[in-house]
Amino acid sequence: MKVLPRSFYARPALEVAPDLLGTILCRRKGRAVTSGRIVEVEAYLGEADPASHAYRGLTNRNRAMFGPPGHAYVYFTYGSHHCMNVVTGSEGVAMAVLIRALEPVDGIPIMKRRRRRERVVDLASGPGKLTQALSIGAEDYGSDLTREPLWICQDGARPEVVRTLRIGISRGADLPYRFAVPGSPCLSRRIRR
DNA sequence: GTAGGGATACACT
DNA sequence: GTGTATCCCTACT
Repeated sequence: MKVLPRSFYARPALEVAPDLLGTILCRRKGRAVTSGRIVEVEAYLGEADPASHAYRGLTNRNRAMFGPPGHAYVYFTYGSHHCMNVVTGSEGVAMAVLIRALEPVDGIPIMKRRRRRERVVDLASGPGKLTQALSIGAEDYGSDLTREPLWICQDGARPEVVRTLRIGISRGADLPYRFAVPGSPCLSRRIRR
């Protein structure tokens, strides 16, 4: 298992997004380690992308997206959920990839407790669910993803990848910037083609 | 299908 | 400062 280096993230979001599929998002909280294989992501292209939080330029909320690549952009939405993005590109350019779903790998009993759900497919099959399962929140805003306590590594798996439309947004929803592993049971939605 | 929840951004005073 | 429309969603019916 190799931790993804900063150079992995220092590329356009549309290149990083498909390459993140099959990698493993890892989280340490005290002695508790939880992790999951990334099976669904979406690319957001920054100030040129009407669906991006960076569309209207730099604000206090989206500041992390304008920072160096390989850090987490975490935000709170709909009154109860955190979502986690990976900052890509270069400093000053607000590109990011939203992590939308994981297949649980380590610490499954811990995730079941945090989620209050028994079925493994209910633990991290959505952007708000996976942050709850891995206990990711505001304290992880801007966190460096090349080291603990929140990091992404790679074990050589190269899953099949399909590209589809983005989900859950009104503006820019017709852009095919969602990438998913078609065979996974842990996707947030079925793949439409 | 729809209720729920709270932060954010921006238009106004 | 207040008002309010919106939001990269989930859990339940």
